[in-house]
Amino acid sequence: MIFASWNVNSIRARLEHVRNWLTARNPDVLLLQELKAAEFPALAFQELGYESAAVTQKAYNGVAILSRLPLEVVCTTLPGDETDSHARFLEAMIGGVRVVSIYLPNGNPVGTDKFEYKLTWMDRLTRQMRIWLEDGVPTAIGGDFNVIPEDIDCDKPENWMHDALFQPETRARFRALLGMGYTDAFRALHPGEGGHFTFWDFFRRNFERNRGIRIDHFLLSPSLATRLEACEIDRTPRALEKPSDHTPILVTLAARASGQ
DNA sequence: ATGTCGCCTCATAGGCGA
Repeated sequence: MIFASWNVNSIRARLEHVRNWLTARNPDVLLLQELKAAEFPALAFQELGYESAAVTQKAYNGVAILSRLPLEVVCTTLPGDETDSHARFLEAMIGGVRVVSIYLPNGNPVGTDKFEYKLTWMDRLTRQMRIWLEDGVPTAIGGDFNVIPEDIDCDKPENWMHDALFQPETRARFRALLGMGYTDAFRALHPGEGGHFTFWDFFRRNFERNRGIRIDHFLLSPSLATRLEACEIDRTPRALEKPSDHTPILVTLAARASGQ
């Protein structure tokens, strides 16, 4: 079973990229972020055999889940703040697995209410992820976390020292999720390996120079982590014409043992 | 400070968010 996640930076601008990639890689589930549109083109994915659900808003944010298997939406908002109207969270059940697509707030610039919103959002996510651990349902949280977990997850720590994605408060909250029992799928299979990024900004030919950051992640609950077989960052879509600034991450899980 | 995208509108340029 293959789960993937991709921040597409506008679903309208990237629709054909996503469709082509689905055909080429054929994942069972694809999480999308940064749809940047009020409408989600569900039909364009249904044609390829994917059911979908999406949480959208005009111009900003937006997350979706595409699935070959039947999908049941559980929750479209991150609990903990009824006044939060950003489209950043979607939880669904697919084949007995809780699948969550998140677009965690960027938080820049540091020292503003945007950074406070990011930290509060992470605290709310932490509470929710603790609840999910306790209910024992196999859970995969994927998406754009907007967190650079460690020094090796960026080209040069000095370049990110003042960025919200790399602040001690940000990284401590991400580490707490791992401490709680979740597994960073990519890092678990590639310990200590630097230079593997999921995002390169559009400036200064940063992709060609591999000056990027690893900020798109899959966190797996313990019961899913035991099934983790592979985790790959597919850089090919980032090299296309008119790319997103992010590229997809894929996780391969062993089939569930029968009777479990 | 700057670079580049994609979105939107008190729209064909400029602001916002990333």
